[in-house]
Amino acid sequence: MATTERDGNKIARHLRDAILRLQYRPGQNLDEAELSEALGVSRTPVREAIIQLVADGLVVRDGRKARVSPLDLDDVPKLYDALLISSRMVQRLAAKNRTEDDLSSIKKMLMRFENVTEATSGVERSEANLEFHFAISRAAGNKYFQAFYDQVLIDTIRLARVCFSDQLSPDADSVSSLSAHLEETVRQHRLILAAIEDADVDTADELAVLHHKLTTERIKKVLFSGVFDDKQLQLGS
Amino acid sequence: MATTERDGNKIARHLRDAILRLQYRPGQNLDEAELSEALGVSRTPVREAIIQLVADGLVVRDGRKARVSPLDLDDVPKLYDALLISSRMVQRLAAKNRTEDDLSSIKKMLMRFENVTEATSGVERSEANLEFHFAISRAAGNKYFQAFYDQVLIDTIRLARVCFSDQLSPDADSVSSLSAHLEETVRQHRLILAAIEDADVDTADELAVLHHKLTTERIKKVLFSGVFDDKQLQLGS
DNA sequence: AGTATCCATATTGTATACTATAAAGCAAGC
DNA sequence: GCTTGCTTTATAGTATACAATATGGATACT
Repeated sequence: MATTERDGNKIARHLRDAILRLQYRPGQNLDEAELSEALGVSRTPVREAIIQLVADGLVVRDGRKARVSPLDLDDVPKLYDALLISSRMVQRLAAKNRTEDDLSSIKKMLMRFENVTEATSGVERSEANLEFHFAISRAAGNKYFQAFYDQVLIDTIRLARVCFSDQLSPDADSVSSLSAHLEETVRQHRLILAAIEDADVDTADELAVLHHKLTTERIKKVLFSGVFDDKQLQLGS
Repeated sequence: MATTERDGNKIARHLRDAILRLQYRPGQNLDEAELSEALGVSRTPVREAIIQLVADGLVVRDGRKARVSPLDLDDVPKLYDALLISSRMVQRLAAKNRTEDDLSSIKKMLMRFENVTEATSGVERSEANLEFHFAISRAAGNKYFQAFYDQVLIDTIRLARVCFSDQLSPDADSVSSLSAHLEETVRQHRLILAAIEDADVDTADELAVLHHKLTTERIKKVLFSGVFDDKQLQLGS
């Protein structure tokens, strides 16, 4: 899948961003006429954008209708299985194949993430985080693994955003938990970059496992805390 | 990526098949007006099909133009890296997760491949082979791994067809080589099915490695025999 | 009263006309 | 004579009109 290619299609990009930012919620119906009016274009480009997003897995066809892909809770373990494997593979490959250009791109994204860490919103943070891992994905230099990993990353981010979307007015407890989490994330990112820079394949692999663990444990806290039990509708029908 | 989903889109299916069968050759320009005339529909559905195929990786955008994806010889080792990993993962998962329905589907495809082995053409053989592996892919029960593997399988088949497309009037030597290859393929398919049926994860994994070896060695013979040196244009520019 | 069928309506799928843009060819100047 | 810029033309992108189909509601019949 040509996921995450920076496609020239303006309106597909807009829709993709809106979906990833949960401005269109999982399960929501996408009405072509409505969208075309909202975006000030005709139905044709909207239709074409929807087709792309279906291929990207962000939109799903339900008969003739198109809906934002629901996040199925049953798929969560499968997603994290895929994340573990794909991130290990990609980070191994990146450590082996990265060029100087790749390294500077990864560094740039790492710094962007660190800069955005303290102040800004969760959406911006996860976007910066996504770009960091995308950069590593590109550095792997294998389009098959890249497509695999990119798809997994996108769904990981979507899931995370749904899970943490109720943290708009967080309590003191989750604030300190978040800050500890971010600190550890930054630390791991630096180690990952170092391993890739040093072409240390095995360390890059092991760090992927650690990063996976960090991610899953944070999600587990939310998904099994019961906080979310009455919110399953937000996941899409 | 929603690769290989049996989409309702008739004309996307037609184009996909035509590309996989090399009726449209790698690198070939896809003219919307021309295609719409040839298929007896307007440009709109043709455009929409092309967008899908771009997402599937079978068509590539070259500025505004659309071309059948070229098969880059530099990517061949990457493809086989991806094949090794994805087939191992999928066969492990299939052995673990397969349902009775999955098993009967795999069996059906295995038999179809065996029936088609002796008599028919290379295209039909590779199509049946593809369906066998797709059935295993579905049995894995994880859409991320499935999409990964399916994409790899499709490109593997495309490459194989390009490589063996000059075997229309094969000499006695390649006929006997082919028949030995098919025999071994059938033998391995049976073992793979058995391992999946027995839920023998590790054996399913090991068999993937063997099957990968069989595949790559056969391709190597062609790619490094020199037969192909003057045919690189067929791979697309 | 409940169900089934038919009609009305909303929404997607397709065709065609029009617009924007990129590539190619020709002409003019250096 | 080669290069550069303008004009022409071909082709992709967009809008709109039209067709097909699915869905929901109302009415009639059981």
